[in-house]
Amino acid sequence: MADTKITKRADDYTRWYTDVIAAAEMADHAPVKGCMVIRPNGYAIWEKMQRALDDMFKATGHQNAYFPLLIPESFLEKEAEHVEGFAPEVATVTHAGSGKLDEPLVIRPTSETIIWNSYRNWIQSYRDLPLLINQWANVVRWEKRTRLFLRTTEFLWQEGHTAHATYEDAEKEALTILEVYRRFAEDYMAMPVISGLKSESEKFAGADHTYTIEAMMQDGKALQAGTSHHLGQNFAKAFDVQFQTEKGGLEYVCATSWGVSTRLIGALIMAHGDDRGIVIPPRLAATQLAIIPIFRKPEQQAEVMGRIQKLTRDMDSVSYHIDDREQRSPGWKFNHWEQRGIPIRMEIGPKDIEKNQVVLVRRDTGEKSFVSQDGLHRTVRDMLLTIQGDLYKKALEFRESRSRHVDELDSFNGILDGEAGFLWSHWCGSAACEEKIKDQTKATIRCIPSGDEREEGKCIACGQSSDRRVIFGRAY
RNA sequence: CGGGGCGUAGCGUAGUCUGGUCAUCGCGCCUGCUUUGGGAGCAGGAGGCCGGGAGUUCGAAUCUCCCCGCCCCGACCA
Repeated sequence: MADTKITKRADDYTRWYTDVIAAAEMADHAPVKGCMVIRPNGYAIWEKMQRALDDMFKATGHQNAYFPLLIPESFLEKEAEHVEGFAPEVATVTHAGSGKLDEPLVIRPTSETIIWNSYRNWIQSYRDLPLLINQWANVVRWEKRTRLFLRTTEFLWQEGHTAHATYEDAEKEALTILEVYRRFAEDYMAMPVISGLKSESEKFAGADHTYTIEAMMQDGKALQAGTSHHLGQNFAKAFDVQFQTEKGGLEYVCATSWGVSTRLIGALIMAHGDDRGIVIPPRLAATQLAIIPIFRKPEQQAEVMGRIQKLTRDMDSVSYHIDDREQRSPGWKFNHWEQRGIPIRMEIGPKDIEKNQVVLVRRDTGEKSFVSQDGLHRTVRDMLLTIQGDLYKKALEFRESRSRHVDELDSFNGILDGEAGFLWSHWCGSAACEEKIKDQTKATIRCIPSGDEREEGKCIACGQSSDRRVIFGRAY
C-alpha cells in the first residue's frame, strides 16, 4: 500500500489535516458524497475509544441496547423543536422494493424518537426508573459541508438515552455523563476540555438545556467534542411516557440523551498531530511499542530476533508489534510508525545486544534514549505514562497560551485572524447580542463554563451588566 | 445554493496564456544486482480515450461552447 508523504505543514490547516489522515492511512472519501471509509488504522482508535467509554458507561450503571436504523417520518414530527432542528438534514427513504412506501422512513439522524416510542411501553411505574440505556450505532445527517471525521454524512457514535422520575435525577444524569466525557477526553485522549452549558441558540433541538465539552485544536479553533442533553419532559410528552409515582400519581418522566462520535478521532488528530503524522496517546494506541530489529547478516538476524523474543516474553501490559518485514529498511519503518502515531519505537541491533541496551524513541518529542535491557518492561511502561501525561500538559499549555480575557468586541477579529483561541468575555445572555457577535466576528459562544467564577462586567455587545465570562471562539 | 479553483498513469504533478516530436517529472509498482542504525542506490521495465461531448483548425491536453465530477471559501452544522 502506498505510503504518503506529508509535504509540509501548509499555511492551510485544512490541507495539513487531510495530509495527516492520508499519511496515516486512516480514512478515504466514499463514493457517496460526505461519507467516509474508515481504514483499519483509523478504526483501531475508535475501537479503543469504544472500549474505554463502554466501561465508563457500565460503571455508571448503563446498559447497551439497539434500536432501528429506519424511523417513521411522523415520529420526528411529534416534538416541535426537534423536527425543526433536524428536518433540513434528514435523509428519507421513499421507496422499497418495487413500490412507493405509504409513509416515508427517515434514516436516523439521532434516535430519540424511535427510542421513546419503545420507552412508552417499557415504563409504567417509578419502579421502572431510572432507565439507563446506551446504543452504539451509525447515524446519517445530510450536512451541506463535510470534513473527514469532523462532520461526515454518516458517522459512528454512541447515544445514551435515559429516563428518570424527577427533573433533579435527570439533571444529575446529564452531569454524570458530562463528567464521564471530560474524564475520557482528558485521561484517555490527553485532550483538555472545558465543560459547560450551551447557549439557547446552540443547544440540542428538543432539549431543555445542553452541556458540552469544548476542546481547542492546534490552529486555535474550537471543537465540540461531546454533548449531554437534559431533555426535560419534552420527549415524554411527545411520546406520552407516563409513570405511576410512589404516591399513586401519574407523571411524565424526565429524560437525557448524550453522545460522542467518530469526530473524536478528528479531534485527536488535530489536538496532537504534527508534520510527521498523527500522535496517539498511549492509552488509545492499539500498538504502543513498535519494535524494529536491525541486522545485516542472517546470523545477526537470528540473534536479534532471539533477543526480541526474550525481551518481550514478559511484556504483558504493553501492546507491542515486532516489525520483522525483511523487504523494508529500518528507516522506512521508522517513518511508517511515526506517521501512524505509535507512542514508542524500539530499535535493537547487534551493537545494542553487545551493550545490553535498546534504543527507545518517543513519538511525541522525538527524544531518543539508550536504555538497559534489564527491566525493559518497566522502562517502557513508565515512558508510556510519561508520554500520556506530557501530551496532556502540552495541549493544556497551548490552550492556556491561546486563551485571554477580552473586553472589547472590536479586538475580536484581530485576535481571531491572528492567534485564534478562546476569548473569555462578558455576555448579557441575550440571543440578539450572541447573533450580532457571530455576524461580526464568526465567533460563537462555545460554552458557559461550569463552576462559580462570578465576575461583574459588561456585555461586550450591548454594554449591559453581566455576572460571568463565557467562552467565545471560532469553531469547526 | 452563491463566489473561487481544479480535472493529465495507482497517487501527486509540468505543459494550457502564445495550437505543431508535449505527453513531463516525482512517488508507487515490476525485474536484476548491491544494500539495510532515518523514508536505500544503480540499471532496466510496465502503466495514459490529457474528465465527457460537440465545435474551430491541415493539426487540439492547449482555443470556443455545453455537460459531468472534485476541492476550497461562504450560507448551513441538533
